[in-house]
Amino acid sequence: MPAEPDGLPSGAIASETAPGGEPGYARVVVDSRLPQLDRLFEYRVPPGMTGVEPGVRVRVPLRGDRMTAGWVVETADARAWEGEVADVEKVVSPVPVLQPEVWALARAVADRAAGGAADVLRVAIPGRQARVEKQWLARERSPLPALPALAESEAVLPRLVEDRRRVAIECAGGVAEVVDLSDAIDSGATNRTAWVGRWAIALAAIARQAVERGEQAIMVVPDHRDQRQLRIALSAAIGSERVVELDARQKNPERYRGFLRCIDGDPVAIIGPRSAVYAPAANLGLLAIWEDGDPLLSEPLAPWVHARDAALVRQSQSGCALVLAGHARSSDAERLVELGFLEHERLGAHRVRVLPSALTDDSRRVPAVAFRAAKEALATQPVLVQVARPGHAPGLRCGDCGVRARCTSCAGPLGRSARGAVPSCRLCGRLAAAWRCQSCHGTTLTEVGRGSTRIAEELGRAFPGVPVMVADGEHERLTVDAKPRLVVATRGAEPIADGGYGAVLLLDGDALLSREGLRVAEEAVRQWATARALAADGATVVLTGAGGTTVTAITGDTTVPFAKAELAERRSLRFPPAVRTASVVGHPDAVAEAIEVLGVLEHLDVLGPVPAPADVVKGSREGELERAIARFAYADGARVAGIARGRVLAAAARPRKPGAPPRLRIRLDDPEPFDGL
DNA sequence: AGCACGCCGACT
DNA sequence: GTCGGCGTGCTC
Repeated sequence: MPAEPDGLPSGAIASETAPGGEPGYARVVVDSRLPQLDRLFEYRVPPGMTGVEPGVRVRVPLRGDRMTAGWVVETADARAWEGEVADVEKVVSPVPVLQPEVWALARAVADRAAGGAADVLRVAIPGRQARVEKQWLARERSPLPALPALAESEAVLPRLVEDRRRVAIECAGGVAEVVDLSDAIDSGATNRTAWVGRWAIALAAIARQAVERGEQAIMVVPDHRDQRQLRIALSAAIGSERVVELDARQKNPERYRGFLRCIDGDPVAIIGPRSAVYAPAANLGLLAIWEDGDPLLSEPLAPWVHARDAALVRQSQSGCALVLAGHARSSDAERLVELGFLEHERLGAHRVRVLPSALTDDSRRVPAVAFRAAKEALATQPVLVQVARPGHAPGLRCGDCGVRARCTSCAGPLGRSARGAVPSCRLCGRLAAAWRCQSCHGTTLTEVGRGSTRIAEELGRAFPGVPVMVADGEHERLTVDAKPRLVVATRGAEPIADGGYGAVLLLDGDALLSREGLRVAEEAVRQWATARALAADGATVVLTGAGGTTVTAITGDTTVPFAKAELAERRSLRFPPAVRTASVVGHPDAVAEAIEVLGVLEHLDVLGPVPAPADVVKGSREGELERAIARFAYADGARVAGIARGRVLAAAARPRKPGAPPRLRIRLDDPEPFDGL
């Protein structure tokens, strides 16, 4: 058996209460951000109070009569705490929203990330909706209808769930038509069809393996666009009654309704964004992460855990099957493959041809080969044009002296959102109506670069009579029909075309690769692979402005060698994911102390400390704080997290001015410091 | 966090 | 004598 990716501590919920009768004491995790309060507190269950059970929400006094929200983790007849014990004030709701598995997961994830369990629970458990809860408590459990007939295309990765396999899947692209039953209940419509990525159909077939065994499947997707495709594919594969959505975009009641359905324990597929990895599934057969390389899977709240890491912890606790899938292999997944922890799998085959094309000169924005491919395809099919930036002109310069035009209030770059529009700041959005150059006082502006709308205009002129559509953050489009048209989309905003695109033009490869950052090349390959996957079988994909290993990653039929090369390079440089990192930010004294204590570990090195950028910790002044980065081996993860937690705890006890930033903040595996490398 | 407890310098 | 400074400790 291969080694675990790293050491993972565990926790457990228990009930020491004799069956029948009310427990005497409850041990509660309180909903607090303070590291000092990240442990269980014992309370007495006052005589006459009922419903104090593991998992329920309670209100408890903490420090005098101030009330705090919390969750009961365990109950007991005998007290374990020697000191004074206060009474549980009330049971907020009878629903056991904190399932034992989720408590163990939150505890282990928090320990691994050197954070608080309550911070994880805040992500894991949605806010209570009293009305929804009432409906749920009064529900009638009706048996689920029989599974739909098995489609022949579903014969993929046999016994994945049954054998509890752990696999990294590289999915080839392409789209396919499925019967869309996903909202038939709402619309009453029947026999509608929708086009979804073949990846969604493959994942749905895998989820079916779990459901057939009477188990639950959790499938985490980066955004609602992927979630929609997966919902449609799952509805066809297992029936819409077995699809539970946990979408942060949903209204709160909807979200809570989905959450409660998980608790029922029915064999369903649970789909949702990064927080869905914590869904209260008690009989989990499968945990899948789609596009595990997508930065959206990184939780932007303390303790900043990536859904992939939470999934690894959860898999080790539950022993379920594990899938990390994507159109491109992430360097993180590749590390786990090379470690022997994940099997390598590949689904489908590319049915497109990819042509690299150098940028010959900037005035000919669309290279001849791309132009030809588009023209040919537009006879019968839509064509996708992927661009790097939205709007008209992403940058502006002074027409007289050439200095970059900047916002007068925040110094962000000025751009133009539409032809002839008033320049506006791309950071804060402020309009710069009467712009005047700071250095030469000139008033004319020249445009730098091309955004989606400008490229759309230019292509519209180049292909007269062809409709042009823009899809970006402002103009959201999920789908387009099969009619010939040009679809200009920013990366990540590409609509799915019925039948697939006849050609895909990946413009702006240079702009994508010119940024600095550890993951720039990997992220570019991922975004190209995502767009390539939207092409119809037999289509031509043209990649412009890229060079080196990124080109062969996308012209070949697998991205695995690219991921291997990326990982090998990171190993030689000691960069993540070859190593783990601890970003230590705070008062110079506290940072120095933390580094000193961490320094006892053998395979740990420290970069810095250097003055921290002011925006790293909000509320801090420039130069006030320092930052150091410690790099360490996965095997030392538990020890580093323990030390980090100890230092943060010690620093929290030190007095500081009200409103001042924390004296010490330690983030494990923070990607931010490496963005600029 | 936020508050009480406690031990040293200037005050009516 | 005692009022109040904020370093230290604690929250069941």
